[in-house]
Amino acid sequence: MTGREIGNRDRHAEILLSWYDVQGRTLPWRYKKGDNQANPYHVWLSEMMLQQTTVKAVIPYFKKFLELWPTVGMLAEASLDDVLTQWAGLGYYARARNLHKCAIAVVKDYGGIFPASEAELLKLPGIGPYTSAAIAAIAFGQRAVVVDGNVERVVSRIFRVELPLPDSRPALRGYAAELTPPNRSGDYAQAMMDLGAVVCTSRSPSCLLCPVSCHCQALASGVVAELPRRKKKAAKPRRSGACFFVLSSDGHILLGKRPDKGLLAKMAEVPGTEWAEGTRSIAELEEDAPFQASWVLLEKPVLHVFTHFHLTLQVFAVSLNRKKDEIIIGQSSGNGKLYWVQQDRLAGQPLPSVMQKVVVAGQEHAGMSG
DNA sequence: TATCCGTGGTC
DNA sequence: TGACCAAGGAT
Repeated sequence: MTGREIGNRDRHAEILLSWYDVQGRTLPWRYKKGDNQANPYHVWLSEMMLQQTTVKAVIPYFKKFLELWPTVGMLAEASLDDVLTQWAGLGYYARARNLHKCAIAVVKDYGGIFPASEAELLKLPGIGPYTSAAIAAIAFGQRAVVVDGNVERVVSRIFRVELPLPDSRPALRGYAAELTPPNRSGDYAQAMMDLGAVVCTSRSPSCLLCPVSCHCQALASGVVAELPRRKKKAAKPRRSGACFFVLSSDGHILLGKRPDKGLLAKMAEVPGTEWAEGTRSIAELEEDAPFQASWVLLEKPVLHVFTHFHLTLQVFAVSLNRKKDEIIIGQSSGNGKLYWVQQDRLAGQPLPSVMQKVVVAGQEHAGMSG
C-alpha cells in the first residue's frame, strides 16, 4: 500500500460527504434541511421496503403507508391482512409479515420507541446486518458500517476486487469499514448508496462525474465495467399450472387464501392447481378445478417470473349465477374456504402481482364474451 | 452454506 | 426472449 493510497482513504469520506451535500437526492424518508435528525420510524419503514427493491418502486408505497399508519404504534395495531393488502405488488411478502411483527415488538418490548443500537435493532424481525447498520447510522447518527449492494459495487471498484461475489463479501466489508468515517455516518452511508445508484451504476457507470474517481483502482486499470464479478447463477426452471377465474352475474370474483408458509404466504389468490415442473395437459389441469362447470380456457396463459422459476399459468374462466347455483365450492391451496369479493373491492385484497395478471386476463375475457 | 423469497426495468 | 440486476433476511 502506497502512502498516496492511504492518504486517499482519509480524504474519501470528506470528498464524498461534500458531494452528497450538493448532489444528494431528496427522498421522502430523508430529513429535510432544518430538521435535526431523521424519524426512526420513517427510516425503518423505508429500509424495509428498500430491501432488494428500487427507490422508484418504493416511493408510492412509503407515502401510502405513512398516510395510513403515521406511527409505529398505529402500524402495530393494524391487522396483518391490511398490511399485506397495502404491500401487495411490492414483492418479497415476508418483509410485510416481518414489518408487522417488528412494529408489534417495538411497541411491546421498547414502549414504541425504536432502540438506537445496532445490536438491539438486529434482534428485531426482518432487520438483518444491513438494515440494523443503516438505521443506527441514519436515524441515530451512530457509526456503523453499512454494506448493501451499492456499497459492494463501489468498494469492489475502488479497491479493484477481482474475487467474484459472494465470495468477496468479507473482504468488501473490510474495505467498507476502512472507509467509513466516525462522524456523519448516516450521511456517509446514504452518500455511498446514492453514488452507487446514480454514478457508480452497474451498467454504464459515469466515471467522469464521480467525485472519488481519482481513488478508483478499477478506473485506473480500465476494468470498471467488469467489476464486481459474480458467480454465475443457475438457470431458472419452468413451472406451470392453472387458475380458475369465476365471475358471478352480480360482479363477484372467487378468491382463496394461500398457505401460511412458502411462496406468497398468506396472500390472496385466484384458486388453482399446484405449480409443478413440466407441462400437464389441458384436460388434466381442468380436473383440478374447484367444481364442475363449463370452463373456457383463455387463449393466452399468464406468464410470470419469480426469483427462482418461470411460471406459465393457464387460465380457465366461467361465469355463473352465484345465488342460484349455491355451490359447491372447493378449497384454495391454503386449505381455506373460497370467498366472493366484489370486483370493485379487489384493491382491498392482498393480491400479488401474478394474481393481478390473472384477474385482468379473466376480466378481459368476461368483457369480450359479454 | 445454499436456497428460498417478487417484481419491474434494462439491454 | 432471456439473463441480469436492485437499499437483504430467514432458514
